[in-house]
Amino acid sequence: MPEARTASGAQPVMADVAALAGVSHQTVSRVLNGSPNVRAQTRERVLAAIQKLDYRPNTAARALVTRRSQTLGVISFDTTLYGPSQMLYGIEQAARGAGYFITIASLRNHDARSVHEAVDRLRDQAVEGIAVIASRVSAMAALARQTATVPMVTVGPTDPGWLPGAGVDNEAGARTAVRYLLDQGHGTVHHVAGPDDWLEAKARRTGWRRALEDHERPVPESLPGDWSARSGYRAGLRLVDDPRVTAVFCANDHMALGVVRALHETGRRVPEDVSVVGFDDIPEAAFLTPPLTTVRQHFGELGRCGLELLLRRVQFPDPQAAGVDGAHQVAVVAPELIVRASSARPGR
Amino acid sequence: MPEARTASGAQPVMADVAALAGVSHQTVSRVLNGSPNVRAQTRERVLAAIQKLDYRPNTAARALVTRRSQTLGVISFDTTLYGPSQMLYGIEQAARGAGYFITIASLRNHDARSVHEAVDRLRDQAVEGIAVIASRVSAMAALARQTATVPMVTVGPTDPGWLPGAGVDNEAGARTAVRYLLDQGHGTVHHVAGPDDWLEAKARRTGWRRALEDHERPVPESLPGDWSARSGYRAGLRLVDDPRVTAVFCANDHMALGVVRALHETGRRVPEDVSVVGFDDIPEAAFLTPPLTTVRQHFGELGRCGLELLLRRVQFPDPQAAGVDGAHQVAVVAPELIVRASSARPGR
DNA sequence: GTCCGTATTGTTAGCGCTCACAAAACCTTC
DNA sequence: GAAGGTTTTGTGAGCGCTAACAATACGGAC
Repeated sequence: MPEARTASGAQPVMADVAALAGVSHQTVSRVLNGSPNVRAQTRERVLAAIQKLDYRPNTAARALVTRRSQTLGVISFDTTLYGPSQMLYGIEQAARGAGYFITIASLRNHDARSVHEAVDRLRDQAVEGIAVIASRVSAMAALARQTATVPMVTVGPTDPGWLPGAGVDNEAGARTAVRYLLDQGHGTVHHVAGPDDWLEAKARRTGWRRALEDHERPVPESLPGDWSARSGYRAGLRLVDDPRVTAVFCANDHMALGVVRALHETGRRVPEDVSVVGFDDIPEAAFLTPPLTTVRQHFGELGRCGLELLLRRVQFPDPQAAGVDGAHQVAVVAPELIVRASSARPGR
Repeated sequence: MPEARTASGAQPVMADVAALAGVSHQTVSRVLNGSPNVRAQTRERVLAAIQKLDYRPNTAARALVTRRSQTLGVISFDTTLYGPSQMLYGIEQAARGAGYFITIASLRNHDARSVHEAVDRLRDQAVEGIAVIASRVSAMAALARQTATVPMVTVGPTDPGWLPGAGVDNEAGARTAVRYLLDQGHGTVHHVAGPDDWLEAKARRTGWRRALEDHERPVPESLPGDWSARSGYRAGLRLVDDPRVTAVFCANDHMALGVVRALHETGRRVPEDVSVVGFDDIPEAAFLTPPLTTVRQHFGELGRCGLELLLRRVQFPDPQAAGVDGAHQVAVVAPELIVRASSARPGR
């Protein structure tokens, strides 16, 4: 039964352990830090004392002298969305595995001031590195401009060279989805886009447009959305006005689901009349009515990759003139098309 | 333009600011901590020096001497689910508002060892309080047993007296949903339950059973689920075997959606043949096919409440013999039934 | 036995901050 | 103008730890 406190009644400190083990505090420190030059027998005694007192090193004291906090920061704009929350989880797991703590800073707004505030907050906390999730263009730009006193990576989109990071090739994913629809025989594909200032939204829209252009198909105007099912629903109601619409590619699954709802309400059948494809492959996608064809992303994996990259930069800062080329933007993951019942050959 | 570094090339410290302002380091400290006994003019000089040097106090040093880390911990079992991720967000926002940092510890497993490990991790980080999200019975029991060296609250379910916390009255929500279905004329209501060891799942199942008993209706066996759409789907496939099933109350929306899918696939119409009700009101619920009747929870609000409660306990520890009665379990929020098209009078 | 090189342990000095107290500055008031 | 109070400011110590160095102990070669 550990005693948890010294005679003095306070949390035990290193000196208490040292006294109990009959060594100097420095030897205790050596044991704690895995120094090789400690006699096995001494180590045992120290460990026993540590256990007996239920001693735990004071992280603040250690951080003060080593100047390392063992903490990483995560900046996120909407942990509430499926993707970001998944990535956060992946990051957290990976960080823990590496012995780091995670501090989060969610932003409500994404203007430069909020972004800087968040970075400052994290710097105050003395984080050793920062991972940025789910990036808005405006915020990313602000971050990239920041005099980087601390290593940063992005997790999620492959960004346009501002910061290193682990990302999915959203453009390729979108292309694949659109090409698939065209291969099914659709004349063209309509698009419900994500918010303009999200990198992911931009990339997916670009992929959609490029795929149409490559196949020399007309490029209809894309409809705006905000990732929510509600916005998808609204977009869907606008799409039904045009009887020539036979295929819709949505920038995420939630909007796709809204589009399906709108089509259904107005008597258009999915997929007989209109094919709908989403993006993300949320766990529900397979169980919607109809099951949703979509582009799968491995968010958790992404979080893990991003964190690994960050750790590498934290542990070996400045491999060479950081920020430029080379291993700059690793881990570009290719997403995968999952075909389900919401898409089919047109014109039945 | 701040200089960010002293002549010595390192991060500026308090002494640098003091020197520049022509005061002692202690006066700088006073300014930083808002001590009233500083002449306005002196304060100005100090603030100017702080700004000029872009000085930021070292949290580790401060934490070392004050023994306060300005950090709160969050233990969560599945930040990946809708509810928990919402609550996490609410907690983070509230914490930031109060000037606290948040460190998260997600658990993959919920056995006592993992739980203790997480608490230890957070204690190592010197958190001043811990909020526990989305509670599994087993884990909660382990937590309650823990010699509480640090204030803890639960966020989510109203727990059976182990820990204080902010929670939704899940049982009442379930009752309301079931009573509503019975009022619609259904003879009884079937139930797809959440995992047995979640408090929320237990409470919702209890509410369901009680409501049936109150109305002297037969209580069918509940079907097991794990919160996922997939598990709902499987449960749905089992339900269709019984032609007498006309109403299903699911412990969350994702499972409800799976049930709907299964019913649809096997030719049963919702709501004409079977009514389905969920729980949570995820943002997609209104846009599913058919739109889902459900019980709305305000997760974000809940997180905020929980954190406030935690802060109160952190700031005024031990109001009186903590852990017992009184203001023990505040903030029991009543959820709200949202009626949509997935439920209707039976037997058409 | 003496000497040297190596393994092991101890000693000292901070890390940057706040706390407790001492000193100085500033008012009053008589 | 001196005594007594109230600000306002400065000084010294120390939070618990690690880094650098000093001091032992130990083993074998001569």
